[in-house]
Amino acid sequence: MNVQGKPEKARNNGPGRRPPTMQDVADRAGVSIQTVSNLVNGREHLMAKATRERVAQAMAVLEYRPNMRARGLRAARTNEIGFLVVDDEAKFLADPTNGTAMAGAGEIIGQRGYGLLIQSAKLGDIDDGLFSPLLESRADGGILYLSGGREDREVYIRRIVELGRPFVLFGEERDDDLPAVIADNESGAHELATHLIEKGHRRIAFIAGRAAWPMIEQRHAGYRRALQEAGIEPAQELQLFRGRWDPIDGATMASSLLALRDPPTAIMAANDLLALGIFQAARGRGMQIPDDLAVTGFNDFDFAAFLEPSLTTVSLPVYEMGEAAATIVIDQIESVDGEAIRRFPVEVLIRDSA
Amino acid sequence: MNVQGKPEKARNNGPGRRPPTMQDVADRAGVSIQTVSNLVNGREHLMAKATRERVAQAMAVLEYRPNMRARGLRAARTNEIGFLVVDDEAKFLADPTNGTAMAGAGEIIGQRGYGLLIQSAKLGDIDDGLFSPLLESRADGGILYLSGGREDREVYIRRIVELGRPFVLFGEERDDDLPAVIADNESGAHELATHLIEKGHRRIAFIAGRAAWPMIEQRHAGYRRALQEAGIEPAQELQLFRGRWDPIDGATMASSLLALRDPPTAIMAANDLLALGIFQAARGRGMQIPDDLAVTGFNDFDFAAFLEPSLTTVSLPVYEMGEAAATIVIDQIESVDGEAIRRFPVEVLIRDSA
DNA sequence: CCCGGTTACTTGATCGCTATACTAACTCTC
DNA sequence: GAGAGTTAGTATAGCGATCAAGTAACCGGG
Repeated sequence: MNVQGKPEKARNNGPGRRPPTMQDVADRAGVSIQTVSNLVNGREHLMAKATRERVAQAMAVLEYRPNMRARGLRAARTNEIGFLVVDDEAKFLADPTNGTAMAGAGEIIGQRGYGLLIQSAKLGDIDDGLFSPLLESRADGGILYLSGGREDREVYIRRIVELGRPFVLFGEERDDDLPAVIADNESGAHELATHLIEKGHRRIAFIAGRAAWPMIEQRHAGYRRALQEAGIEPAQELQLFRGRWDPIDGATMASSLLALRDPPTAIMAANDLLALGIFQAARGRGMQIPDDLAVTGFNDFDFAAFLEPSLTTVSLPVYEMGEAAATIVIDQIESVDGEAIRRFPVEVLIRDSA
Repeated sequence: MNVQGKPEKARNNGPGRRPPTMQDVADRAGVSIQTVSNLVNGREHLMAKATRERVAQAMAVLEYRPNMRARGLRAARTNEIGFLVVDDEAKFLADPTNGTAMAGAGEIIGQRGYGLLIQSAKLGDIDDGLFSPLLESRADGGILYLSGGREDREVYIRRIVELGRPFVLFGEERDDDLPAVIADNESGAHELATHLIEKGHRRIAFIAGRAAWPMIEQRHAGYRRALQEAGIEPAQELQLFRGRWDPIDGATMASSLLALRDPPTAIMAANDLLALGIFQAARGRGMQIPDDLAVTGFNDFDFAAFLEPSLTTVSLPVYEMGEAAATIVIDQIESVDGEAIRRFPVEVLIRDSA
């Protein structure tokens, strides 16, 4: 079927009448355009009750909807919040954790009368594409989520600071008080590692994808701290950062760990997908989890509780974090007082795999 | 920390200089604003080479970025595509399948110079909130994805048709040639069921969440067709639609199926999450998959290949479908010829669970 | 050497809305 | 009953771009 074909085209282009403007409403109600504007913007106290009703009636009849482009141009705001995502391979949305964060942000953004504008870029593309919502006056503020890790992360952060517009960093805290929403990954990992140590494990491995960004580094740090506190020197060969966070990478890393002369008795994965791969590798070697090998994940994906054995992992309040991020940006935009850094606790879920 | 605090405020509000306008560029280059506009919009053949360079230079120095609000107002387009999502509980983005579709759409949208605007609504909220990107001139067109099922789906579809703006339906095909992107769920389910029948199964169950939308109904239809073709009358008690698509719902439905006097030897789940629950229920009863019970899923989530046993399921090209949806809408907006209905094949992945 | 055509621009109106300033009538107070 | 304050509006000027319609210079042909 051809979009250009007349029948389809006609249907999609509709009745062809242009949408009503404020002027149309004003004419119909017999008032000036400004009076309509006042009503639309909630300044109803500026007009008599009868006028208000007449205008409201006219708006209803004409099905008037304000043109946000025009409003934005004049009022220098768009009522749009940009969610700016950088990531190694544009897989961001395929991760339910990230999707949930975005859903939380979207909820608040919607409630407060804004729209959610998504802009993504691949890590390394340091043109200004990522910031176009801010640069091109399409959004009033932005939530910046840099997942994936490389040196150039700093470039992005410097850039958004320079832009001089309201923003909040998602998932990472800086030493310089930039608005941020973070979860206490460090103590989650610390608690997890401590749990393993209490179970008697001494050879505890930590695996993650090749690129580790701050959120992941914190998990790693929590792991190291727990071991050190227990007087265990975290062995270099037990800390692996390889691959792209696929389960298959988890399997590969687990295999090489288990092939060591002195293999670990527990493996902490920096996320649940990697843990899934560890399960597979362990099964392949006929090992029982948790008896032969303890495994922990991170993030508490849907499947975690349903694996056999169920996966011990850490749950992050991502939805709430998304909400908080949106709240911070909008508060800034509207000059409302509020916390600019929100730190969330995490929940360690001890299940059967460790 | 207080956002209103002077230092933070100052940082976030930046240097305070307003962004350069076309007029600024024009002044600096010693040309008229229209000449700048011509260059910005790729009509470089309208000016002398020297002028072009002077203007380009001025744009670079000032770091000029067009104000999309202003362009949108005058040119009656925003270069923004709305992704409108309706769903039972705003969980849409938490589903990696949906996230992947959106990522695919986002990729094309970005490539073609547009932005991606997400608007979601809960099924049943039939105000115009969902369509606000279109109604308020914030987007030039929309991708409409109605997941979750209820009678009022029709209302949404009628509404978007009425709006008379370019749109495409995601995941469902209508008898009336509306632009759409769909996957061949019916034949995927048919192939899956046929596979089970060939393996000797006769008592084959089908389970899904309470609300079944067209995509799910197609899976159900494929199941029924396969059974009928094999001369098996699909028993009513083997077709369950309960709960909210959580693994726990899958476990519950599987338990009640397995408690039947004549229990099924195979269960087809309408998605992988439900299948995960079936695995759990089967384990709870000491049953071996696939020997005591064959299980199939749908969607091929990340975890499917890594379960024990690995899950037989159907993979949909969701990323490509997202790309196709974006392509269709943008083609319509730009009056480019192209297919308005794109149908994608699915891939049945026979693994170990069935 | 004048005409039409091209090239290289400029000018002015306008998109739909909001901000600012203004008017006119009415009410209250001393 | 004059000045101040309140109420209920209107009038005008843009926001930053695009569109349609100019203009001015040059250029080749008869």
